[in-house]
Amino acid sequence: MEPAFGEVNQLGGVFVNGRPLPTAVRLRIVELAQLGIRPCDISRQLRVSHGCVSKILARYQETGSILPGAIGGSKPRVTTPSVVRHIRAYKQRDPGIFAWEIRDRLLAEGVCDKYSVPSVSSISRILRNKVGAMCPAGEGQGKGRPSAPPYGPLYPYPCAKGGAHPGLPTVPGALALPRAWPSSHSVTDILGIRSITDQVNESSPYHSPKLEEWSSLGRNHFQHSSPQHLLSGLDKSPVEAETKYSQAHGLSAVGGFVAAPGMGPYPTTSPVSPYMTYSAAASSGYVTGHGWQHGGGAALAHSCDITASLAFKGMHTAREAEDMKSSSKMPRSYLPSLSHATAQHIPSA
DNA sequence: GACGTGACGGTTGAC
DNA sequence: ATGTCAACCGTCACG
Repeated sequence: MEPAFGEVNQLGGVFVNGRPLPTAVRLRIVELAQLGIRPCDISRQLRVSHGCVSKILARYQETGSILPGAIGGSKPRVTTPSVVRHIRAYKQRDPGIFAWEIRDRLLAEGVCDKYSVPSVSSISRILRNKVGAMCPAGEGQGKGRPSAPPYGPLYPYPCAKGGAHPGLPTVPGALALPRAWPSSHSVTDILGIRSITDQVNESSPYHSPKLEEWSSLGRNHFQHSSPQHLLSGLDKSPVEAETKYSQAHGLSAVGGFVAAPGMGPYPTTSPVSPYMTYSAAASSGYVTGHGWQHGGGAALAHSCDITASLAFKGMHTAREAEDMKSSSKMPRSYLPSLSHATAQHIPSA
């Protein structure tokens, strides 16, 4: 039996092994970093391991996205119908062509790029199973290859079922593209400060009582006002998963960073650090309620409370005024601007 | 003390 | 329906 409420890390934070941190926490990490707070302090404040903070910040810096990658599934198929068509065409044009020659031509003609070109063995398999089956005896098999039995349909890919990651672009070169910021939301929006847009969208088909739960933050903010098709597959997964696991485990999504009452090394009633306006609010607001949206100040004071972060920063900067002299603080340029990153990826309507 | 990195045990979803 | 595989996750320990 897996633990119903996750596990507790060394900092006293609760996490669910194998599952990503809630989107709000990830955002919080990035936001605090942008406020100039050092990763080690973020780690302590949010009770997330510094390795995780480091990883999330690095990912954000690299891709501009705070969201976790797609969990599970298989890599997108490279032998798309289009590729198979081309291979067949090459084979019909030149029955004696080798698989490696086909591979080269696929690259040369831009049908595939180096990331999406099928392996020689894959091409051979296609020749054997698909092209070979289509061609008249002797014609489909070049250079002494034995005749292949006429296997099934030409291209039985369950495309509708989604052989690749849902939404993962399969266009050539897509694998090399950085993940796109999935949402047109500002940080403020994402962080849970309801915008006019949000309120308007309450009438949207996505709105449901579920959305009132903090645990569905991800869905609320990335799907609620963003059409599903605007989410890349890589981004869809965490959004769904977050909802899933938080529901399935009965674990509020905030569980990933809330102090474990009576479990961690820190007493629930005392903050982790002197700066902690955070977990104090968390322990009262997160676990017991989901009113992050507009249920009141306390609810809003979960990880997404700008005020809290600013207060944190205020206290922090006082201390850092000293540190700054030694200039060990992460430069602001370390991270892309959140608002910039967000604006960058606003899907054109 | 801060932080990057890899091992580890876990989850997930396509096949 | 079930198992396998390969992606991902966060934590932890090490340097």
